[in-house]
Amino acid sequence: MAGRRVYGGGGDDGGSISGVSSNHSVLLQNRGGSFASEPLSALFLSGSSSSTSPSLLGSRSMMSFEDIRGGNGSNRSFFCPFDNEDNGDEDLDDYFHHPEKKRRLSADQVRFLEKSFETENKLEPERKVQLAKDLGLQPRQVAIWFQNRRARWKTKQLEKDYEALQSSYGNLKVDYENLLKEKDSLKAEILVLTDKLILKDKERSNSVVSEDDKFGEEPPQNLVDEASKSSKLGCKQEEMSSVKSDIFDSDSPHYTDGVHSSLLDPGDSSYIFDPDQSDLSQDEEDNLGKNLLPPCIFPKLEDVDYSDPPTSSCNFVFPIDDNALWSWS
DNA sequence: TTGTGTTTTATTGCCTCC
DNA sequence: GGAGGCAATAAAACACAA
Repeated sequence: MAGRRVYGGGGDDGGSISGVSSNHSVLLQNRGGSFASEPLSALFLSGSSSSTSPSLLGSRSMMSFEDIRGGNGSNRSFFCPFDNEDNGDEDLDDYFHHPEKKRRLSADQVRFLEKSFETENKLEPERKVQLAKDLGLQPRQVAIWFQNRRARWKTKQLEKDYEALQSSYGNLKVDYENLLKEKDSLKAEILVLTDKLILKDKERSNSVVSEDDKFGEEPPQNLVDEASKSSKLGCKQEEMSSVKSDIFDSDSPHYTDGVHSSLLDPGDSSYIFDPDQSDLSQDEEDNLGKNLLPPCIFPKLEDVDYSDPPTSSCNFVFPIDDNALWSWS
């Protein structure tokens, strides 16, 4: 019986609503007006005949009176359509002249249902029956209304979510573009500073050599240290002239032709630029490599406070393990 | 008045839960 | 296996411009 629904049979749906293809449904109402479902018949018959419930069917409930009239053209069947409240001869006349009409719920009924939906958008059986009683509808109609209402709510919610996502995407895009600009300006600044540093280092190396020649004796230990540090910068003189940015020791395992070898080999345990922590795309990382800049000069994006526009971009330290040789302040 | 797009009511089939 | 929820869909009702 999967996929087939028998409305009302022993349940609380309150009778049949058979569609065009009514072979799937079981009509509960006999043409003579008796009901196949005992509890339902009790409910609806009492409702239509007593004063406790205004009506079992709202004046605007969908109904067919083909059945009521004993017609045979339609399988749609409903309970008595005549509403005690506001159905007079006018409505009766209306029904007889507009067979098979699908009736919309009245504004009041909808308001009532909306309120009920606001408090709880799911419908327990008792509540359904009570609402149906109050509104003069079939429980099945109440259930359908709630179902459709949930669907509408879901659609609206999806629209809202979509708009929220769209606006947050827009914000992120603006942020991203700003960061790109900032990155470019930082790169330019780094190039300038690197040039200066190389020049300075060159001068210092020359002065150490001339001092050495002048005295012809062992230099003081501090000068040796300085020279040693300088050489760590990769300042092979011949290379310095050709690759101005290649300031790192080409013998160092970390650098190959000015490119951080660890960048090329992420498997290397010394890979200091963890791809998982990188907010830069592979292209950007490649560009960094091509620019011969130590990749870790850029802070992780999440470490940057963007609420304050940076006044100086030079607060970063090259993470060179050899005695923290360089630092800007 | 009529054509057309939108909304509302209702059905059907499938799925999940108990 | 029955009950109920949901997605997809049909169709009536409604709104509105031409």
